[in-house]
Amino acid sequence: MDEQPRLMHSHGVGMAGHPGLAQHMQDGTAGTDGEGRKQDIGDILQQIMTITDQSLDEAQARKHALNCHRMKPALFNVLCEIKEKTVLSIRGAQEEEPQDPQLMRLDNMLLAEGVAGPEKGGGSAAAAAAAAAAGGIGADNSAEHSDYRAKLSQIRQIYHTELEKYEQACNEFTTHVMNLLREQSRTRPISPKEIERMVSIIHRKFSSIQMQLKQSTCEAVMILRSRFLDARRKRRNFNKQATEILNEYFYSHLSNPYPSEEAKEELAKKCSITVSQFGFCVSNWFGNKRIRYKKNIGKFQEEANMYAARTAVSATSVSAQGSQANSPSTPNSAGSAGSFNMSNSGDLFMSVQSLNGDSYQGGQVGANIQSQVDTLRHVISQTGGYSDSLAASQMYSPQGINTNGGWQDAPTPSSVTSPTEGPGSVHSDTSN
DNA sequence: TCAAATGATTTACC
DNA sequence: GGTAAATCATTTGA
Repeated sequence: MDEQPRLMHSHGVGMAGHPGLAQHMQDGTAGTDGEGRKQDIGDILQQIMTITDQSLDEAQARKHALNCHRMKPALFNVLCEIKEKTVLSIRGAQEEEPQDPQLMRLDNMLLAEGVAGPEKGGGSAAAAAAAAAAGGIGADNSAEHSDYRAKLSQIRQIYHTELEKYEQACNEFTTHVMNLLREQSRTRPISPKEIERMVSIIHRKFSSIQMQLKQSTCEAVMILRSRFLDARRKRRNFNKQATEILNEYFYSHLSNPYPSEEAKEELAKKCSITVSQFGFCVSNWFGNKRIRYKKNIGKFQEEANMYAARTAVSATSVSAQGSQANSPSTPNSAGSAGSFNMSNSGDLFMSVQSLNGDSYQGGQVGANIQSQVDTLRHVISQTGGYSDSLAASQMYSPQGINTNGGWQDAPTPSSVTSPTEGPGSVHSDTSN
């Protein structure tokens, strides 16, 4: 059996028509008459046509017989010539296809998410980006972060395993097909172009499978990402301590409850609000607080009194501890919650006012309140505060809220203790 | 289960 | 860009 595959690298086509066959017929080994030649060719063709009807052993034997047949080289040359013409006609269809834009998008996304390409810390960059985009509250941020990373890493691993499997299967199949073609090249002419084309068809088929894999991976990443982002967006209440800290600041700055960026940062730190957008949460909180306070001052009165009392107690203790410091302008806010610079005279006024008022009956404040009041009155008068009002026997008042509902430029703070007050009452003006 | 509380978002305004 | 106001959506507590 001829072991050399007869690929179409060269074939002795010299005559028009069927030169190989003609040559073969001229070499004297063929039949001496036309009838005999026709019979030979008819036999060969018949054998080829019926080859599939035979058993494997029969076919192998027949194949061997055909390969050894004296007419075979001539017939092969004829096939080569026909093939040459056919290949010319399909050549145009083999142009390189431009890369699918969808595939490019998928590839880019997988690269950006850290799923494809070199390992980038298990997608920590993507997780960080997601976290930064969403903001968040609390110390469990890092836990969720690592959870995201772990899941992304899992996706990456599955993706690469599957990709490897597909590539392996593709290579195996390509090898198999090439072996088949090589085998077939013994009985029919097969050009390198044809093999190349077959390989590219196989690759295209497999790449479409790969695209499905990439698509699924992208979907998985998107779902993971959206879940992660949703989780970050999910409302989570501030813990009690954080709320207290924020409330303390709010009520101690009631005349101007607009924390500066630095104050927001400080508050966020104290509230253990981490991540880059901490200020955002604080801003939300103050925004909500302001509007809700203003809408329903009465409801917040008790709360305000409580925080005012705390502030005053703190201020008192500070003063008592260091009266030599004589600095009521920098009292601490209550207890262990931390201290803010509450130098706003109006705020202190509010605090003391509540202590000095009717409603606050706690009695836990030291006996030196009056001296505090005197000291503060001095400070307040220096800063253009409400020294006149200080003498009044009131609960804290929502000072700062002007008659237009605004906080600043409130010239005459009014009491909120009496809902039956006149039209000038802040209560009636600011509650909806 | 439901109402209240509350954090987040949206829209309009300055 | 910051804020008020309205609204949404979720959590909390009875």
